[in-house]
Amino acid sequence: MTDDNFMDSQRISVKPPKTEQELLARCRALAGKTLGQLASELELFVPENLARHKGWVGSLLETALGADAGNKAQPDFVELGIEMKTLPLNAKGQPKESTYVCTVSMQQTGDLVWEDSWIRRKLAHVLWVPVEADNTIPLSERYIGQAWLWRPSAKQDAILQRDWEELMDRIVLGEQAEITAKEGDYLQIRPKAAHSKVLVTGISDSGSRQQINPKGFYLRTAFTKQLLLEQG
DNA sequence: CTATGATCATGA
DNA sequence: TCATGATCATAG
Repeated sequence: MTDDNFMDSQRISVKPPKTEQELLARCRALAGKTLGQLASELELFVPENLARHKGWVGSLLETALGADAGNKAQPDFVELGIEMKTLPLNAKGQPKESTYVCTVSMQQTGDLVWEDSWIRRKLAHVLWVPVEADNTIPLSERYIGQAWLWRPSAKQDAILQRDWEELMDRIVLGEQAEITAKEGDYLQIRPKAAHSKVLVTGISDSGSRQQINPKGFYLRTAFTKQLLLEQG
């Protein structure tokens, strides 16, 4: 027994669901359980807090539901083409944090179109799993809510596309280093790295290579709040 | 180093 | 109070 197996998913493995119905049935079974109960069933330890285990809740739920993509660049449920996201809720029952979607690609992106973009493929079909995230509740006592499947409406897709195209235009122009999180209605671009000293090669405004901080696409809480409301 | 999973911590 | 910018862990 070690003390570093918080995310060891080898102990108990859940097979990938074969259908959406099977996936949703598993979600219904999880709703109303606490993170501690679920971890116990999977024989996993619950960390004291998430400060040094930020992805723990997401990994726990992926294990419980049988996500099979691992850390590969594919949707969590490869066969079903479904991406799973936890939705951390504050004491008011509203989304507490923005949702990370994917890394902003660093190289030539001028010939990419929204329809073929990785971010759109990820957002095409999402399983949202609400989980209590009020820090006054001990991690193991936080409840898992009822998950639901979401596909962007035509309106939502249009706004996501507009945000993405505006942001990508600036990246193509070599302005990625200057993009801040203030831009975009639903989508924003923020740092995404181990720390601010990490650098990757990007394109400067003069078209040459330059070292910049890696960034990622995030969905604003204002947007996921809407999704939660329309879900009911 | 890049992908996955996110939350932390501070300034406005 | 809350969003932005910074940061943490793990796998391959």
